[in-house]
Amino acid sequence: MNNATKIVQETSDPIVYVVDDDLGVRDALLELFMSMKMKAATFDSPSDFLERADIKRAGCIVLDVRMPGLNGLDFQNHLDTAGSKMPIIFMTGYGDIPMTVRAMKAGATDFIPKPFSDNVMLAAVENAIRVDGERRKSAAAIGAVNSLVQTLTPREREVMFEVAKGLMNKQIAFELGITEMTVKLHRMSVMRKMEVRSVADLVRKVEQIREA
Amino acid sequence: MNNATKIVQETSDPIVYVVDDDLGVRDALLELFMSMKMKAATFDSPSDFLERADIKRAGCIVLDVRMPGLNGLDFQNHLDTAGSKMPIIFMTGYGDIPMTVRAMKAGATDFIPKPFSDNVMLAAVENAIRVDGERRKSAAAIGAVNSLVQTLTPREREVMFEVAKGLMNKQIAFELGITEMTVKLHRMSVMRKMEVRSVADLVRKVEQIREA
DNA sequence: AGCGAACCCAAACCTTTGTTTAAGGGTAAT
DNA sequence: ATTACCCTTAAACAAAGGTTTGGGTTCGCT
Repeated sequence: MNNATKIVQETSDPIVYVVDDDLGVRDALLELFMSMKMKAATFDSPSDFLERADIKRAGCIVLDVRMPGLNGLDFQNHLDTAGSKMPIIFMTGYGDIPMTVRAMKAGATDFIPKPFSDNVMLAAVENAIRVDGERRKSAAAIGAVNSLVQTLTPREREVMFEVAKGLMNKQIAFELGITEMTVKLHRMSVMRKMEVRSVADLVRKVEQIREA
Repeated sequence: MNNATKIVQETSDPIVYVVDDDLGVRDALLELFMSMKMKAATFDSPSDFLERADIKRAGCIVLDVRMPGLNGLDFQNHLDTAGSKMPIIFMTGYGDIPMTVRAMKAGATDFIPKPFSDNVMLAAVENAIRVDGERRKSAAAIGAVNSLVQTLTPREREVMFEVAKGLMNKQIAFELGITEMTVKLHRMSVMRKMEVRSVADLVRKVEQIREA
């Protein structure tokens, strides 16, 4: 393996972002993840995290709910708005059940009371990274379809959706006020650009982006 | 509205099943739900519930986690095995965060510490009933498709899946070792019995049952 | 002004699908 | 044994889809 490849691999390995205002916690977790050969980075506040972290990267966030400025739920919303879907594991020293329920409903993958054992944290992180991987996989599939759709002209897009509805060429022609011949040509372009050979496959790709 | 219709409506209204070994809690919740014009029934143990309750009915379950015999998670599994998908709201007098996380991960819609206010419980129940309604709606759609599939002969089913894959008649004929003519006839039956007029609609119905 | 892109149409041809009608063989239940 | 259902095929036609070739307009950008 050459060096360039190695760097790419390193930067695309999942990373664990630790956000806690307690230096002791940060160091302990950093050491724990490093000892497991996992990449990790620490931040002393949510704002520090939002400034410095690459929130699009594969991995997860381990975060104390009680933080100066932003609370956990606000932080989740903030991340979501910023376009990140990184799974979040909350830690808490004083948390109660209602807070736990809110966090879990909002999509947290775990909620861990302090103090915790290494194994509990590691299991939570492994699970979160697995979840992230699955999300990324389906997001990538949708992204691939979307990039194909981007290559279509507006008219081709219209024809595609009509075809996916199950309409016949002559019906599409009527809907769009053009001739059946023109529909056929657009349709051919659609099949080629969308990289499908059957209407069935086209329908599946269209459904994939419509449900997203 | 005649009487028969009214009865049907009454028995299909959502019901709240309360399971708690504390008579005081049962009575208080029963009164609360009754006062809101909601249907409710109480049980003093999980086994009592499993014997007497109609677990296929629309509604939800409000359940104390600490019960003789079955704990909350076992109860969830038991219900699932018995074919029920009723949303569960847990109540607890002594619960901790890990228990809350386990329950939420297992699909509980809420986890409420005792004591609680009426409003908290009512909000949780309303949410659970809404969730149940949505689940039932999509389950009904899948069930409708499945009942159509039941009317297909084995051969027709095979042809349907091959068509949904996007194969041409002659390819299907080769796969099944029959002539193209026969495929066409099966295909016609499929379209008629599945109540669709286009391959696009057929693909959508097939996808609906394949993802379930 | 020229260029490219998107959009439009037509003739001709071929392939695929849809439909009708008629009919034979197998199997399982009454 | 009769009935019913499923699976199979053929001939022949109608309808829809796919492809190629060639040509046209408009619009925006350089």
